Amino acid sequence: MPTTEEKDQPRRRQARGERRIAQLLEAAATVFTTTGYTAASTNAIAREAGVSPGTLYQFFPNKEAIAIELGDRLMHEMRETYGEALAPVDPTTPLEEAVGSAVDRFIAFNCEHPVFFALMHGPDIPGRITEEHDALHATLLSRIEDLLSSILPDTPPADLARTSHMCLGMYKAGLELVLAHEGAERDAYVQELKNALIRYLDPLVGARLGHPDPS
Amino acid sequence: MPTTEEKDQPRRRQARGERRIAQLLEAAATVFTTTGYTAASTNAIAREAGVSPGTLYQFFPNKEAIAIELGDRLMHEMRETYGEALAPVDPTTPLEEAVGSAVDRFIAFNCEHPVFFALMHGPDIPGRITEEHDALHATLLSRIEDLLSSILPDTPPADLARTSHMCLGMYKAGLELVLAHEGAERDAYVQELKNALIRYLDPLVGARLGHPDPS
Amino acid sequence: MPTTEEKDQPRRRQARGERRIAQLLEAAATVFTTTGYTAASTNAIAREAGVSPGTLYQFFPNKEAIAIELGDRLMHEMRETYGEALAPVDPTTPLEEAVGSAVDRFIAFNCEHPVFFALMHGPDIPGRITEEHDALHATLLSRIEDLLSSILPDTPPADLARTSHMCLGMYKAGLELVLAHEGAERDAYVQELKNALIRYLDPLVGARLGHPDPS
Amino acid sequence: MPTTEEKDQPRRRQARGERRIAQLLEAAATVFTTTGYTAASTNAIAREAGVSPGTLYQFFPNKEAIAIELGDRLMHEMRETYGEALAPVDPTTPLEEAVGSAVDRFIAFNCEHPVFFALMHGPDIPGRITEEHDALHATLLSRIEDLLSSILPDTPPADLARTSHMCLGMYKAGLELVLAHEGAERDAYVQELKNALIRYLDPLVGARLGHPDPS
DNA sequence: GATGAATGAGGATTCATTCAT
DNA sequence: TATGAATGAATCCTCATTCAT
Repeated sequence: MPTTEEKDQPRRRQARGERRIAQLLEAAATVFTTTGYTAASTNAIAREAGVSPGTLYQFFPNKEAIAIELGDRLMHEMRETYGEALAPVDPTTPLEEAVGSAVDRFIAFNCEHPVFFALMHGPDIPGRITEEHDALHATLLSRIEDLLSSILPDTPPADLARTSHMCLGMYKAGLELVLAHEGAERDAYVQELKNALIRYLDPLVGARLGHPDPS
Repeated sequence: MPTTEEKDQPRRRQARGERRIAQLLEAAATVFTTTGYTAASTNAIAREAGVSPGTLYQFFPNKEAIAIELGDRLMHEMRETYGEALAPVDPTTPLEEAVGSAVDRFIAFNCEHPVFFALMHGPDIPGRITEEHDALHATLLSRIEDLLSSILPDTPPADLARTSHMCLGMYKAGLELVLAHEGAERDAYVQELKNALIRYLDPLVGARLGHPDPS
Repeated sequence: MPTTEEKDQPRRRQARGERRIAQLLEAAATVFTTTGYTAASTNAIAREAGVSPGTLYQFFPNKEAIAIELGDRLMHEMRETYGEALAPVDPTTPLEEAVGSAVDRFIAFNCEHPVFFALMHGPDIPGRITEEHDALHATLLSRIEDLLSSILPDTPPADLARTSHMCLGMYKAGLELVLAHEGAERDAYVQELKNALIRYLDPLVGARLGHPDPS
Repeated sequence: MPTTEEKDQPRRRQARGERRIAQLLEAAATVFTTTGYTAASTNAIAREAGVSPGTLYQFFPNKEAIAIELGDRLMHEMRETYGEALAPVDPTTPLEEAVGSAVDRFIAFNCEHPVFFALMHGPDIPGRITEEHDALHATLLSRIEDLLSSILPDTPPADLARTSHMCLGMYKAGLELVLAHEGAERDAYVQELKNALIRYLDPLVGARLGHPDPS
């Protein structure tokens, strides 16, 4: 049957390319994690992937494109793994639980994908915002905004944005600390991060969300 | 009299050397701020300072040494300008005030010395902690620890360290946001940062420090 | 009947091949014109043709072969379009007319086929004469020689060759100027080119060719 | 005496640089001549000069800068060697003599400096005019314009420009032929070039310049 | 001290060409 | 045939660092 032929042939070819891309992204993840985004070289990535520099450029036009694709896949996997459910379905979930589970998932994801951290920090000149950094950032931000808007429904958008930015900043700062420690100490930092976020958000939540009326 | 000669010559040389060093550090500050630490090149620093690369290497053995010295001077100037008084003299100062003034001073210092931010972020690989990054970090950390230990006297050292780390992380995250905005929005972020820190620390403080008993 | 199969299959293949070749040559023409011969890349040609690099190499062993074939077809088309009639049928045609019409046709052909210019100039190292450049050159040269020998019948071959080379050189130089201008200015350059050629050749022609005796 | 010291020290340093620059330009001349401008690589130039690539880039920011400097020096030397005297001092000089001597000098200069040719042709896409090509071109053009305006005083500027362009084109075309031959054949081409130019210009000159009235 | 020339390995990227499918 | 992945040497250019002067 020519059907299988005609369908499988191209599929296999594409498959090889897909495999290479995956392999290159994996290598890039390793290199970015090891040396940081700025210091990472395309040659090093190619070497790590066991291919020639030319091969890398057959799939990516430059370093940033790699980072962008890597970021995209990361975000995609995040969504696959944890669903859109960073936002709690039930708005009566207590803040502790909402934040706690979000942080836990965030941390877990990061430990599985250490590149995430490297990509989020990028070349780190306050002004220069690179695309991939920005893409990751924006995606995370909007997810946080979603979550927050569900538990802070009456907040004006500008405040919501600011609060989201703050939460993301705290997340990132906390993550750095978490990753820098191990074992019990790491757990303690996870708890601190949760505390910081919960306490920061608590006054904004008001009496809704199952909190006893403070009066 | 040879005495004056022997004394003045070296003195003058040292003075010239000091000037050179200051000049180089200023140039380095500019370049680090503009391009970020990793991307900054020693040649660019020398050029910015108006000297030859060779001259730079007469005073600093390598790029990192420049960053370290720059960090040291920065910390020194911080102490000069604001004294040891990040720690409140009066332990009865309300938390709002203590945090508020510390944040204000921290932000002000950063706006005057934009390198600070660049140095604090450094090449940013969670594992690789470079010396100069570390020095700055450690200094800041110990100042924060001092401050916190004065308002949280009964806290065990390990908890204190963790809390200090968290505060520094939040500071840095907040600073990034503050620097990324201008005018009223910047002020709003300053306030958010204060809020976050105050709320994070508040439960740890207890009834001391002039807080009305919550009961 | 297997006859049709055996005949049609190859025929179809050849037909397909011819189409591919034409397609590739057209693409090559575009790329050579746009970027120049030296800077043109085989990958770019393949891309422009909408085929893979491998396909290109199935029909041409290398870049030069493409240029050679392109030049051949160009010369062939020139002959098709304008006949062998660069040489005037009637040797009594006045020089002005002969040169004028030859130049006009030459210019017209070039404007229709801008590659021509790119191919004629080639990598341009006085010594290194590449094959395709040479082929074009030689063909043009012999046509000019034909033309000239018809109007300068008694000239020794060495002189004829030299004169032909000069005419071709002037042609090329003039063409460059013509192509570099537009509208009235272009026309003016066309006229200048004609003038230059006519005046150059005029003394060689003598009283033959319908020129009034200068005495 | 410190005077000599203070003056000689910097002079010697600059001298080393100057020597390197001269050496690099010589190497560039060789490489440009051998491989053509487009195909010439900076690494090849450095290798030819016996220095590392980095050294080359200490003196020239890129390949074009080398070509520009080379062109400038070439033009400068042309002026040094032959003075401003491409333009005949005496306007009564017969055309034959004026053109003849100009061509002779032009050819002689080119034979001494074969790069000249390579630089004048450049990357050869009719549109793309590179700076160094242009600079050379413009300089030559203006010299020719000077010469022509002295022997064609009543010509409108637009015509003069066109005529100059034509002459330069013919020069270049002729030069190519001259360089492609040797011995007697070369001389014959030199004569042909002179003929072509003289005949092209003659009708424009009119009765001035010592020509017998044609009537 | 100061200069600036020199280095050479390494950066990103391209390209003619080959090869497995 | 056709594909497109693969190559690897070569491109231009940069940079931390050294060294003769």
